[in-house]
Amino acid sequence: MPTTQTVPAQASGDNAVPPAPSRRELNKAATRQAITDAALHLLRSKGPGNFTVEDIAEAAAISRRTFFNYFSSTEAALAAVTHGFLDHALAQFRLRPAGEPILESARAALIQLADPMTVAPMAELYSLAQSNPQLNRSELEAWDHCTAEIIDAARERFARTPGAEFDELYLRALAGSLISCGKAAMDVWFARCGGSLTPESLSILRQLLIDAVGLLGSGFARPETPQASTTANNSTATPFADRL
Amino acid sequence: MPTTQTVPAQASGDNAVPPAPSRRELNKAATRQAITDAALHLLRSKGPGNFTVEDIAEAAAISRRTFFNYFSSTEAALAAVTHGFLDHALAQFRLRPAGEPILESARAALIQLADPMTVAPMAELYSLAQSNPQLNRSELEAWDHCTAEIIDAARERFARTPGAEFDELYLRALAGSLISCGKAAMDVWFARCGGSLTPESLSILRQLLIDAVGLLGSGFARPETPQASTTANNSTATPFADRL
DNA sequence: GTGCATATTTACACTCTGTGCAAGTTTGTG
DNA sequence: CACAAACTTGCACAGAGTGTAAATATGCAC
Repeated sequence: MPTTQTVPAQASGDNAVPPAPSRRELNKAATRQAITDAALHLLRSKGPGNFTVEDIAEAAAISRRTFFNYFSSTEAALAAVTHGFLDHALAQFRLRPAGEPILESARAALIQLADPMTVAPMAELYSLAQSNPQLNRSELEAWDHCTAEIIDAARERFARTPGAEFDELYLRALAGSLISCGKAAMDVWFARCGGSLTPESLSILRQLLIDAVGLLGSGFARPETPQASTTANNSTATPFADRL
Repeated sequence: MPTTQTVPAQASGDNAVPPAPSRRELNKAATRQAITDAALHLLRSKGPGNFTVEDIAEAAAISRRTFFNYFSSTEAALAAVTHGFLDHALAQFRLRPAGEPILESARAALIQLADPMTVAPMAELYSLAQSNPQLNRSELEAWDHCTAEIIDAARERFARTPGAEFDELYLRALAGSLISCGKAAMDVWFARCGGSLTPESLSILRQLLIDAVGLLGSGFARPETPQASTTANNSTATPFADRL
């Protein structure tokens, strides 16, 4: 698809210091993007399962074979969106100071996600995946992949924190539970707001994410009077905020 | 595959009261079993990805088309094993008294699983899935399906317990975290024991499952001295056993 | 710029998957 | 037995995914 044309390059006098992306890499990135864009458009217009790899290739102006050089399936192409979202979350996590409790780092990373630009593509895909088994499997895979990366990140952090011994079970159970709580929050958000991107809706998502991590931190203490949970967007006051 | 032959029936003078399985149902169950058996054998002998649906059909003495009447893919046929395992767990969960705390019910249900007959097929599949993306996706789907069923079971339980209000977020986050902890325990068990089915190995699995749920119940309190975790099979003495 | 090594795209051929359909076969029932 | 419903099977077909080799684009040295 990228025929020989002037490369978009980096705007103008930008910071071109780090890896200096070659034309090859730019082309590849552009093609990759063209594919996922085309796939997403087709998903929207024709609905899940009603278009083929050939359709995507045609829309992205590449050959069918080239599509398979980038992605192993339609679902994989679409899952790239989710991967992007989760990679973003992971990057946020890694930015947190090493001494911080993991649950607090996770909470901080998660609330960064409830922002329109980040959550929008994810939201759309997530809702479409609800009704499509094929798509849903890829989503699950993406979340699983993210879990594995959190485990790595957390293990690395433990390795760098002098005092802390670490337990593989602890690590894996915590990482998996965190992801599950993130998913639970998204699920409830969708059920409640239908993936709307209004400020109020995003505020609810943020609160749900915080609450979910809070539940985790409190060991899922039985909510005695849980009817006052997440209906209001009253900033950061969470139940179970004792230790996280 | 079940040609007209004397049905195995139910041994002899057994309890044939409940639904009186018809010949049709018996045949279907037998075919289904024949398929999963054949698939499992091929998986063992040829390795993942090195056999086709046609191979399975031939081994099960049915047509390719009939295979697809039972399962939508090779992976689905193999995932039936995992589904059986998880259904077993779920049945255990549903048997627990409604008043019991959910974490305690989960703990009780999970330790029932660490029994040779139950865990053996699962163990084999689980280890094979580690190295096979296709298979792993089906496994993820099976766990996800189980999560959904736990949510249903827990919701039902809440509905029947008069005093308890329930929170959708609480439910989903808890169910997801429970499954994640189960997976984490299995992961660690495999890493440590390689899926061995000796009594010691199973004892370790049991302890890992208990510990994982314990971690969940304690809100993943930072283990200050976690080096004495699950190396011994000292019955049910767990760290973090304060409230579960 | 020319030329060459390397990376990427593409066409083509091929196997395997998954599904609709219509004709056969088996099972349940009067 | 006869008939209906359920189940199996063969066939045909669209689409997925992969190996291969030829064509094209890019990077780099000169």
